[in-house]
Formats: sequence, structure tokens, C-alpha cells
Amino acid sequence: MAGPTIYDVATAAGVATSTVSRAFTNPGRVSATTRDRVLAVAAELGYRPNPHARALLSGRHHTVAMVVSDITNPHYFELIRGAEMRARISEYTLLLVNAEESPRVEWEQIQRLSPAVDGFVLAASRLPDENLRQVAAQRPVVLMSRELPGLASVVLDHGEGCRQVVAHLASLGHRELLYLAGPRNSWMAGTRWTVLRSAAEQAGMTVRRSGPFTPKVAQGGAAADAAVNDGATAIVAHNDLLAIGVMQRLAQRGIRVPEEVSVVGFDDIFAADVCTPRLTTLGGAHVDVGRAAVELLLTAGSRPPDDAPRITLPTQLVLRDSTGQRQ
Amino acid sequence: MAGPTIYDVATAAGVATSTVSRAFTNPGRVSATTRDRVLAVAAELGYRPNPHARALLSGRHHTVAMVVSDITNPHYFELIRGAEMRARISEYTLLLVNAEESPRVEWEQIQRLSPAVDGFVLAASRLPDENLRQVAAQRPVVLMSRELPGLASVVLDHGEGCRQVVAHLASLGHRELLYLAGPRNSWMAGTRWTVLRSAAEQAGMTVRRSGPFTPKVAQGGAAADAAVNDGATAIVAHNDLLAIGVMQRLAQRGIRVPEEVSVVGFDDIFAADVCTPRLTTLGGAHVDVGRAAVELLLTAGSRPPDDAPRITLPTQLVLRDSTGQRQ
DNA sequence: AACAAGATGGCAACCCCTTGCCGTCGGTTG
DNA sequence: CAACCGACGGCAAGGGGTTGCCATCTTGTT
Repeated sequence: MAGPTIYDVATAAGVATSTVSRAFTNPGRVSATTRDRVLAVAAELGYRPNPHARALLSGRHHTVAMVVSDITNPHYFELIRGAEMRARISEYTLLLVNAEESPRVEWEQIQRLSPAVDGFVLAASRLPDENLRQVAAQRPVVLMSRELPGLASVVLDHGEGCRQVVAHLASLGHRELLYLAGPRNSWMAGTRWTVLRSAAEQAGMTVRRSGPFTPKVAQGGAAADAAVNDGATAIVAHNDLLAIGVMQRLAQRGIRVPEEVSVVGFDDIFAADVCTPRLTTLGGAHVDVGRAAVELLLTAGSRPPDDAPRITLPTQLVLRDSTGQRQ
Repeated sequence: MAGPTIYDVATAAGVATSTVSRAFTNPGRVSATTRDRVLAVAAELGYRPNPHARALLSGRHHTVAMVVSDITNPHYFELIRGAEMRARISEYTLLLVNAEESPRVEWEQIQRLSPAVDGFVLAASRLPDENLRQVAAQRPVVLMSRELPGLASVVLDHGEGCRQVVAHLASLGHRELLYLAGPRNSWMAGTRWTVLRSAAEQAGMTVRRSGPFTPKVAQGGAAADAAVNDGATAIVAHNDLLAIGVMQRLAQRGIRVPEEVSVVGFDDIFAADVCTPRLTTLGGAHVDVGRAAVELLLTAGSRPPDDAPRITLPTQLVLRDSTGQRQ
């Protein structure tokens, strides 16, 4: 079961364990001849260092944990991909954890993993600010799709993005906008609403909010009916899943998109491009968000602890077929 | 940085480290009074056991690695979700690793992680049989979407599933079937072709194969053109992504689905239900595949090593709008 | 030829926790 | 009251590496 250890290699090569260790971790510290012999023996024996033993002493684990608020949401896939890619480049291992939309689960998982990882990437954390600060006090933390003063974060620039959404809808003649809100404890949901509202008011549009809705396709029905009841001609849904659900329900009710109602989503998930009508949505390079977050985490040690970088990546409004001229 | 250790707790509680350790891991071994005191002190100090130190001694890490051949493919999401859920139930941590469709990368990652995990779940591994056996000799392994004598595996029952696909198409009057094949080193791609062919021949249909194609939407264009050139009225694509790409290209060329050509995919990914026309596809409970695989892995110790269970879960043919009567 | 300085390897402590074994103590039994 | 026994705590040896420090061996210098 257990592979050969540093002791086996040392014996076989006729050196001390310290020499074997140094041959791997500090090659300059042993002569080329010895090193080659040790490495040869190690290779022959199939020796591989035990990361746990190494982590035990050094405190560095070469592992980062990514906590995702809901692994069900395809949107996170891109974040995960980006994070995984960046971690792999530095030969870090990515631990994936699902918080199931539960702050309690999220907290427990973080506490459990805390002694075993070098840091956390928290994607759309549902934790209260205070808890986030506690985590950050223990370990380096980078937030994704959430901001908190004092903590490093990577987010898409929703300020500009939402202004573009509003401009797009306003230019099509819409005067009233309804935002179908996401979960209450989602920072992103709050931000979208704040920014949409101010942008819309500046554009002279009326804005209202409905919700919160769990951002899943299945919830789209209820959300759509709320929208119909509201009477707005332009709907901005918390994310693409909800938007797709809304469109399905509208189709069911015989309400045409975009002729009668325009619908906009967020995230630009894969399905947005294949549904009917194809969904206009505010997307962005989510892979880059994942990448940047891990990047930040890996370089956390080289920054003064009170200097928490906040990276804002550009969004891009993807115009498709779910938005149109107001009738 | 480092939290309090067992020594800190021992000192604070006025007992030996062994007592602290036992208070956590072997509660019956210390008196209730002592245990309570130790636990209280530990809680107060915020002590949490270091999993590495624990793993070092016990050899059990409470961690399983899931290696995914291509994390880009939404199909794997469900597998990942299922695996993550099952792991969490047993308080295991899931390590997610992407092999980027490269057998070399896959192999390296496995070797690197091998000393640090209790076992591997390999999803659609692209590794040659021989390498899989080597891995299995080191660590418990469970395959997903792949079978190999002697190794535990969880797959969807493509035998019956493909027969249903063929029966469905045959019943609609189709006499010729074209399979758009997946990657060459994908076991699933080989299996699908084998099973489809025999089922089709038995049903008196002509079967041909084209490809291999990388199973992504972007490759659908080339695949569609190959299909058009072939002239078959029924297309079975290696997976939903490819099928969606095919349909996009067909639409672009003015070929109507399902009136002129029927298209079937595999996996029943989320997008299959929202694309136009909605895609007929052979799905299954992929979450259960992920769940079962981890389950198998966690119970691997309690089985004789030469008894490798092979779990076959039922598929379900989901009829939607991309298949129709042959004209 | 004598000596300083650098290169190299080994010793042993340490990282944090688990566990086999032993000693102590209070209580039971005859 | 002695002999025994079980319950409970502590000691110390790992488990697999890393690393500060010291000893030895080269090599170069004058």
C-alpha cells in the first residue's frame, strides 16, 4: 500500500535521509554526482514524496480550496475551470467544495478544511461579512463575485455592465424595467439591483423589483407570472437559468419574446446561446475570473496583509434575440 | 498562522496530549469528566485537528480524487455533483482534477496525487488499459463511463439504451443511420459504436460511422457536413454538444430537423432541453453515477481485492423534437 | 607546507497526532 | 486485609519529511 519512503531511498543509495530530501527540494545543496545517484535510485524504486509529511513541517500544502455556493449552477463551471487551470500551472491542487446554498454548510466546510489548505477561493459566498473576515484572519481568502472591504476579490464590472443593459433596453423604447431578484444573501443579487436601479433612474426609466427567487429554471414559472402581473415590458432576471425559466413560462402562456416582452439574463451560460429565443445576457470571461482569483491567492504571501487587491474584469453585453423594440 | 495544536490544548487542560487525542478519536477511552474538560478547552482555544498529521499516521486521508478527462464538458457536471454529494456525506473531501483530454496529463496528475488520497474516481479516462491497471495496483480505483475487467466501474447501460435509440428511429421509418463518432481513445465512443451497429443491423438498418470528432459544439459544423454528404436521414451524435452543433449547422444550411433529418444525442445535458428543436437524447441519472462511484470507492476496503463490482445504471431515452418520421 | 574557506554529507530535532504499553488508583472479591 | 482487576492517564515511539548545525573533506592561498 504505502510506497517507498525517503528511508528506503536513502538506504538503497547509501546516503542519509537528509541527503535524499535535499536532492529533491534543494538540488544545489548536494553534489551533482550524489544527486544523480539519489534521483536514479528514487526513480527505480518508484519513490514519490508524501505531500502530507511535507505539509506537516512546512505548513504549505500546495492546495487551495474552492468553495462554491451551489455546484448545480452551470455558471460556476467556468469559474471552476479557470481556477483549476491556474492552480495546475503552479502545480497546486484544487479542492472543490459545494456549500449547497447553505451558509452553515459553507462555514463548516471551511473550518474543516482550514488546517489543510493554503487558502480559500470563495465563489459567491453566502456567508455574512463578519464570517468572511474571520476566515480571512485564519487563511488567505479571495472572493469571487463578491466584494468586501479589506478582502481580495475578483468580480465582473457590473456597474458598467448594468448601465449597458439599461441603455440597450432604453434604446429599444422600454420605459419600465422589472428586476427578478436572486437569493437574499447573494451579494451579487444586491449589487445588480442597486446598480440597475441607479442606472435605470438616470435613464429616466421606472424600475421595480420582484423576488427573491431561487435562480433555477424551475423558479422561472413563478418569476414569469410575477412579471406578467407587474406589466413591465422589460425583464432583467438575476441569472440565465431564471431567465430561461421565465421565457419557457411566457411561451407557455402565449406571450411572445421579444415582441411583447424583452428578457435579459446574467452570466452568459452555454444554454443562453441555444435556447429559443436566444437569450440576451450580460456575460464576461468567467474563466478569467477563476484564473485571476487563484492567481491572487497564490501571490497572497508576497503582499502586505492589509493590501487586498480588488480585480474588476469587464463584462460584455451579448445581444441575442430575447430583447427587442417595445411595441 | 498555525492554529493551536494538541499540545496547547493539553497544557491548557492540564492533561497529556494522548488524552486530548483520545478525547476526540476514542471518547470511550477517557472518563466523561476529563473528556468534557478537554473538549471545552479545545473549543475555547479554537483547536482543530490537523488532517495531515492524522493522515500521516493512519494512512487514511479522507480524501478522494476525481479525475475528469475534460472539465469543459457540461456532462461531467452531473458526475461531479453526484460524487461531491456522496463524498460529503461520509465527510470525505473531493479533489477535482482536470486531465484536459490528455492521457499524459492524466497520468502525471494521478501519480502526483497518489500518496495523498484514498482512491481515485476516473471519469471517462483516456488512459490505456495497462496504465489503469497500474493505478489500480497502487490505489483503489473506480471508473466512470468506462469498463475494464478487474476494475470497479459505474456506467450507464448503453446496450439497452442504444437498442432503444435504434428502435425509436426504426419505428419512425429510418433505414439508414449515421454515427458521428467521438474521440478515438474514448471507451464510451467505441462502445456506443459497437452497440449501435449491432442493434441497427439486427433491426435491418444500414449503419455507417463518421469521425472521430472532438465532441464540442464547434465541431458540429464539420460533423453536420459529413452527415449531409453521407445522405443518412438519421444521425446519432457522440454526445449532446456535438448534436447541438450539428443542428446549428443544419439550420444554417436550411435543412430542417426533424422533417428532413433526425438527430439524437447522448447525455441529456441541460442545454438539450432548451435548444431548438429540443434534442432527443439518451440520458440517465448521471448524478447517481457520480454518487455510486464514490460509494464504491469508499467501500473498497471491505471487499476482497479481486472482486471488482461493475455497476450498470439504466439509461433513459428522452424523446423530444429532434427526431421524427422519415419523409 | 600550513591554513582558511567553501562544499558536502550526516545527525538529530521537529512538525502534529496516534497508539501500544505501562503505572497508578480506587474498588471488588474472598 | 491481601490479592486482583478494570478504568484511566501518561510516556514515548513512530509516521515521512525538512532543516539548523556540526564534522569532514576538498580546494585554493600564501
